[in-house]
This record gives sequence, structure tokens and C-alpha cells, in this order.
Amino acid sequence: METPKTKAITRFPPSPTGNLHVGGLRTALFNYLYAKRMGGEMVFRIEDTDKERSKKEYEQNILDSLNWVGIKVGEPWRQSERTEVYKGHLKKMIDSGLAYISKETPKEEGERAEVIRFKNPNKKIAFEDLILGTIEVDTTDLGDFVIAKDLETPLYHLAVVVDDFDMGVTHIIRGQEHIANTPRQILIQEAIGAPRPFYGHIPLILAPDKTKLSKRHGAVSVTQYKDEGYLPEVLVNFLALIGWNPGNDREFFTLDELCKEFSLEKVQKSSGVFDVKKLNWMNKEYIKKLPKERLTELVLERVPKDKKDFPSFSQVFEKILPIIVDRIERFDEVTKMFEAGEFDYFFADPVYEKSLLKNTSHLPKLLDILGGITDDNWNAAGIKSAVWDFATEVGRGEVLWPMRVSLSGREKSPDPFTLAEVLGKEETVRRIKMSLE
RNA sequence: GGCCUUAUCGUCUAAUGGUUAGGACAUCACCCUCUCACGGUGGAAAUCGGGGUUCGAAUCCCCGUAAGGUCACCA
Repeated sequence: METPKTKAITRFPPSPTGNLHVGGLRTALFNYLYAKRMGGEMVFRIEDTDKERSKKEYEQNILDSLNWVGIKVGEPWRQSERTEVYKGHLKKMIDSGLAYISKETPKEEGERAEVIRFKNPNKKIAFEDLILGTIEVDTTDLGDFVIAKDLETPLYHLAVVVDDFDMGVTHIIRGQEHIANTPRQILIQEAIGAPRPFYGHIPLILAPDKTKLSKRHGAVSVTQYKDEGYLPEVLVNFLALIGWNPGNDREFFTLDELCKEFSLEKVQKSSGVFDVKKLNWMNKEYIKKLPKERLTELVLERVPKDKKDFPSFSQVFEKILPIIVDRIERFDEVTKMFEAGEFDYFFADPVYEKSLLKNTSHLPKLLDILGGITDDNWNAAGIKSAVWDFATEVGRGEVLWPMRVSLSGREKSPDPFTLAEVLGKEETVRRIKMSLE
């Protein structure tokens, strides 16, 4: 790993007008990773100048989401608490003719008859984007844009520039939707005498239809992914790989590993589609490697209350955990399976549908074989080897199917040997006899 | 529409002038198998189009085309 030459101060400045979006999380991630990689830090700022739309609950959600995935942030700066600072700049700019109070004819409700506009010097601005290269724009067609409604009510562009300056931000890493904002923010920087930070505009995350990811495409907030049972480390790993790659085939990274590997040179220029299928695959890969304690906890919290009330629940649960885990990609599937009654037969007698049982004529013989298995050998492998030859001889489907149905009562279930192991010898025998009645 | 940006398998991407254009997800086939799931093996699949530059172009340049972003008294 290369030694960083300059410490970088990056920032994550969400506006609390909604829950944290996966796109927003990806932006936070890249800023965090870059700062860590460069031996600096990412500062956190709440952009709540829009008093109408900003809500405390959203601020909390953003913070909770960040914590959930393990991105640590300090106390945020709040724009709503810095009105005086912006006011000072505004006054100075007006006094020196860099901005002016403009008379307006309100077109919409809520619009003022007087606003503060920036005196646009109408020149060409070129900046070196760390990801896209040189970008040049003629700011003339921006006109004298509005930077505040009045001295007490600054607008986005002004507040951003002032804050980035005061916070000592060296690198602004943000989504490509901000490219158009950069020239006017540079103009303001020059007006207030702030140094120009480095810019890196990262590619957008798109929905499968290649349009902006929005609610109509399904889950967009981090909270939703959490609720659906995705692991936080998976979301981080997956999101890091949209628009960035390590330069080789490696796909699995922890947050810490990403902090060491990340670089802006490997960030893609073009937008990437959020592929839930791959997310699901990755979640399953991580689930497979989870330590037993955490796995148990995560599955257990998704089991419906009424199922947990079965008297034998704890003992049985221990045994069927691997069966459950085998069948899920996301933890919310645990709830769905239990609610569908998938595992009811582990806790209570199955109810037989005669048509499902098919041919029961080999069951008595099967009972003999099972009876001969010692307790030591009563496990899936042992049971299988005891039964296998007989089953093969008369036709496996003729023995194994009725055996499995008599134990589960279901059309679909784990294999009969596993079923028998979980149920125990006594119960297995009892159920097969019961199916013969 | 103006301005800005982008363009490798369906998707995420590797290859920074010389590779049979590589990997992963998804997909398909086969295997495992009493069912479901898991698992294993193999296959198909891409350089947007047209011109240059060069011995040689996915890679550099130009022109098209397409996609996205942005044009607020939101951020």
C-alpha cells in the first residue's frame, strides 16, 4: 500500500429530507474510504437550510444507518445553527458588490419580492475532476443566481461553499448529479476568497431500467435493506463494487479492507446498475460464513412468536438451523417460511393427505430396518446407509417418498434422513406407524 | 431544447496500443437427488456505428448515435 502524501478531509453532507438512500450511503462510503485511505477524516454535516422539508427523524435515520454499517461519524455540523456565519459573508459580498439585493416579481406562492443574487462575473470555469478529468463550463448562462432569500435565509450553494471552507474540506467527493453545481460553487469560492478543493464526481447508481433509482423500483433506503435481512457488511461490500474495483478479481472486502484498498483512480466514470440478484448472492455467501452465535441470533429474531411457543422449540431449533440457513438468501425469508408453515411438522404431528402418501406398502419393512439402527448411528448418514440398499432394490421413490411424507406430511421438505435425524428414532417410528393407520 | 458527462457479455467489471477480450452475478445444459433447497461441472454471451492515426486500436483523435445528469426563491 502506498503512503498517502496529503491528508484528506472529505465530507458527507446529507440533507435530512428522507431516510438514507443507498446512493447516499455509497457516497458516504467513498468519502469515508478515501479519507481513511489518505490518513484524514470525513466530516459530517447536516444540510438543513430548508426548514420546510428537514426533519429530525430523518437526521436520526441517517445517523442510525451509518452506524449500522459501521461508518463512524462525529457530531454533525448543522447549517441551521450557522445562520450568523452565512449572514456575515452575505453582508460582505453585498458591500463589495459581489452580490446584490434584487427586486423580484414572485411567480409562485412563497416567493419573495426581494432576494440576494450573486453577481456573476460571466467567465469560463475549468476544473480538474479527479475521476472525469478536465471539465470546462461557461458560467454565463447561469445568470445572476440566487444565493439567499434574505440575510437570515441562505440557500444551498452559499452554505455549501462557506461550510466546506470553514470545515477545511480538501476533497469533495459527490455524485455526478452535482457536476453542474460545481462551476457556480467555484464562483462563490473565488468571491469569498476560499481555496478550491479537489473534486471527484462519482458515477450514479441506476435502477435496472437505467433510470435514477427511486421508490418505484423497490427498496431504496438503507433501513429497508436492513429490514429485509441483508447484512450491513454485505451492503457495504456490494455498494463499494458499484463504480469501484480493486483492479483485480477480488470481490469480498470488509470495511477495513476497503479502507486500505480504495482509490479514486479505480473509480468508474460511467453509472452502474444496482443488481439485487448479485446482492442476494453476496448476502448468502456471507451468511454461509457467519459464526454460529450471530447466525442463531439473526435467524431467531425472525421466527414468529407463536412458533417459538412450541414446547419443543429450543431443542428442535438447534437442529433445524442448518436446514433453514440452507434455504435463505435474506433473513426475512425465515419469517416467510415459518408463516407458510414450512417447519410445523418439526413441532407437531403432520396431517396426512392420502394422495401425497402414495404407496405405503414398503413402510413395514422400512420400520424393521429403522428399528435395527443403534442410537449411535441415528444420524442422517447412518440412517441413509441402513436404508439405501433396500430402497435401491425396490425403487427409491417407492420407499423414500412415503418415508419422507410420513415424517413431514409435505410435498416439499428436507430429505427423509435428515428429517429422521431431527425427529429422533422414537418419533420417527411413531410417525411412520401413524401414517399406516 | 441548451450545457455537461458517459459508452466492453443481460448486470457489475478486468484488459491503460499487441490477450483465443479475463472474472463475478444472472441465465442455459448436465451431474447429485424421493421432493424442495444446497452443491458440483460445463456452455452460451460483449468492445454502440462510421471515419481517421498506427505495422498493430476495446484502448488515441474526429463525426454520428444512444443513455444519463442538470437547467429552482430544493439540496
